[in-house]
Amino acid sequence: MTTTIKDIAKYTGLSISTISKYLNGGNVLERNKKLIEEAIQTLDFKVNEMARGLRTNRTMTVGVLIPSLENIFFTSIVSNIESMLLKEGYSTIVCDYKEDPRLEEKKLQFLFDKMVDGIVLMPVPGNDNLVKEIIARGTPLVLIDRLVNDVDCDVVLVDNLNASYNAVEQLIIRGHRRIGIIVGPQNIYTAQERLKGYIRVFEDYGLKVDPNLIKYGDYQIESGYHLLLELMKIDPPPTAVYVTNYEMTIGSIIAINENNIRIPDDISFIGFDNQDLTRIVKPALSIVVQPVQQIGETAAKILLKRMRKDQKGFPVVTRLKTELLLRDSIKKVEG
Amino acid sequence: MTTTIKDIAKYTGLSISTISKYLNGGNVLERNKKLIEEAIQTLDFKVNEMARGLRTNRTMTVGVLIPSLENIFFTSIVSNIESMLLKEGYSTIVCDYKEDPRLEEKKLQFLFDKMVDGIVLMPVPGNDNLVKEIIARGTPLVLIDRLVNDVDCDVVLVDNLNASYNAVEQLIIRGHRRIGIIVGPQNIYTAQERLKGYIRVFEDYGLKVDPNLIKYGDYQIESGYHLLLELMKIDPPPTAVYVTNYEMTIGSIIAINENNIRIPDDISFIGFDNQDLTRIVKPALSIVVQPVQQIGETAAKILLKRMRKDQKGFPVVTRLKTELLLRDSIKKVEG
DNA sequence: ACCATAAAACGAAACGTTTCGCGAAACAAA
DNA sequence: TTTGTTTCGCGAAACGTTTCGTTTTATGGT
Repeated sequence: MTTTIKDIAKYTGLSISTISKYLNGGNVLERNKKLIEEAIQTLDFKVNEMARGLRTNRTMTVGVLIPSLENIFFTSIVSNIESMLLKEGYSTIVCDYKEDPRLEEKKLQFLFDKMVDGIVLMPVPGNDNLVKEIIARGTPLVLIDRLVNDVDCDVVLVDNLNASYNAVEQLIIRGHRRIGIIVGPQNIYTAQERLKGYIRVFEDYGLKVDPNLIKYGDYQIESGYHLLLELMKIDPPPTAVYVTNYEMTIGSIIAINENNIRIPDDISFIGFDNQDLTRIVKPALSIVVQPVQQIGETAAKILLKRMRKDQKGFPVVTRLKTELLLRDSIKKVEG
Repeated sequence: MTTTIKDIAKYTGLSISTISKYLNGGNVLERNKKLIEEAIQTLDFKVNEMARGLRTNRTMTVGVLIPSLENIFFTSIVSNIESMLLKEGYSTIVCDYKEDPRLEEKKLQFLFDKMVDGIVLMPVPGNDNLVKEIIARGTPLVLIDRLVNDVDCDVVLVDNLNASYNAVEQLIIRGHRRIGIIVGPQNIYTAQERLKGYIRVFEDYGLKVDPNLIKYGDYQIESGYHLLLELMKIDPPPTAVYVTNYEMTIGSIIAINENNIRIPDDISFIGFDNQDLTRIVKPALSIVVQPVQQIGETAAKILLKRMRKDQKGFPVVTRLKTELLLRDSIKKVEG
């Protein structure tokens, strides 16, 4: 049926243990090495990962647990993680918990039962004990995008605070004072950080934040649409608006266009996440771009390292920089 | 360390094989059953899937191979598949091949090496031999969304032809004759079908198709944006337009709003895929909605069946209906 | 040619299950 | 009771690797 290490042994005349040694990078005579390689080729041998795993207690499998598979930010990170891990022979089990803490727990248990060698997790707020449990079990874990308090754990973050700070600062520099922000739910770490950056830059410039200009959405298209209109109804309306994720940016753009609000004459605009929007929307939209590729790659790399039992620098907190693309959606206003 | 079937045997005083029999649903005395269950509870026993797999040649693992993880249509299908499979104890290994046939091949090989028990595939056009290879190996396979010629295989499709037919028919019924279509790449099965439906309804109504009104895009936001503008530049412009996927619909909407084109006065509009747009865009957008949940569930169900060695009805071709949401983006025109 | 030492190959046990054939026990019918 | 039949439990082998301690082979210095 399928060819095993035994068949290779027979073919080469060597013993099973020698073949195994070869497979695991041990010392084997050059001559035998060639022989084994030939055998592997002609017999089309593939290591049986289950047999190997049974002995070594490794599954060559990594679990990735994200809030939703319907959010491009998350899935493009997953895509990058998957590519990196595959290169090292790991397969990626993707689970989404649909933003539901109970599902998160259930799926995490599932990953444990499957004895994954490592886990990448974007935790839901509040479920901190879950994270502690993973760590207690000794399963290598990398957190992504969201921080958990009081826990030592490798984590890959985006510098959301400075992302906001820099974006809003550009507006302030250009004379804007009434700057609206459409921000995510305040129990979500990234949303908190993005709001903090907004507030801090006002403080640093000695300006007062008008709480009416802070709108809390749910990271969906629809809330972007409605909150933008709410902002514009305020009297006087803000002269600029900063929208803090992709879906809400799309929603805001639709609202703006539909209502013949002009960018940047009626309002200056900075959006989030999707670089394409810069090219598509007229005038070209200014955008905060997150380094999705780097996030995925960094997370994969550190997880691979930990799975190799390399604990150097633990816990490593990586905070990646965003990029601010300034285009034509911002105008100067007179102080 | 971890508790094994051996520990359960010791705890209960029964033999290993009896425990195994219990685990696999064999006949065990009620009294012993209770005893075993208690032991499993208190010792927190979990079957070692690798040891089991080594014996049974099953990995309890399914591979899902999709063109891209950055397309919501695909990922929401994956989400549903994953949920269904998890209920039966299967884990889902997700791979995306970034629309690249060579990557598709590589990742498929990877899935083979991992000895997945089944595969769900959205094949790239042209790589038909890949599909044949999977079938030759005897690995249960379900195709999704795209058909492959000359191959017997279970497949879950969307009735794209009638989706288009019905949508465009509504436009014709309301008096439209010059109807633009923004369609996907013509080497992609779904795009072909969507175009066919458009053409057929014209034929059925004895109308002539104007090839200038057919615009071929690449399913990305940007092409929706540009192609819509191209259509509007035609003299005379179409009175209605039908856009055939989510990203291009978004692009078109942005183009329309930016250029102060009015829906439905200047142009009637039918979009695709994302139900939310109905609620967000003003006036409410008419949309063709694909049954993503059903697609995922159907695919998972039939795959589970095949993995149970149940070959009933093979090959099953499921063609799911789309839903047409008619809203305010269509107006009547005088014949 | 000889010994010491290093390098390479070997054999057997172990990982945690399932499965198969057989024996024991339980039960029903005679 | 005896016999026949069904139900349940048991022991041992097997799945394809890795690993460890040991034996064999190669190497090099004298």
